Amino acid sequence: MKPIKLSEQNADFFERVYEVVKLIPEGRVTSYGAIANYLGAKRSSRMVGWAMNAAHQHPEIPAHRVVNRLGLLTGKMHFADPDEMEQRLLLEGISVKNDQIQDFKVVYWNPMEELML
DNA sequence: AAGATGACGATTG
DNA sequence: CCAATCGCCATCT
Repeated sequence: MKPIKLSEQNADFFERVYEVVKLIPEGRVTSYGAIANYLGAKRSSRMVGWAMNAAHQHPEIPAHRVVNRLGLLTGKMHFADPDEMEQRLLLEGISVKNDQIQDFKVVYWNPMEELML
């Protein structure tokens, strides 16, 4: 792993990402793009993924609840133990088959719909 | 400085 | 959600 260097500019963006990820309820998941969109940077979904990479340093970030738009566990290999991501999802009642979340649209949690009040 | 990379996504065939 | 391609944007080499 390479040391992750945060510029002052995106540090704020990272914090916003963490804030949203921590708000994801148990048994629910969301996508990188949804978070980016909620933060007003829907074209920077890749940066959300980058933020999650940095989030690995924070113990209370449920990164396993963030997947790509297809419900695929694309980031599982970035965990200390790749199987941990799937295991944690299973413990929350989310079915995972071959790195693919089952009933994705059912467990999907959209921050814009849930937090937009 | 220039090209490649990536925990992404939308579009097109 | 099959695959090929393009757009995006910070970071790496």
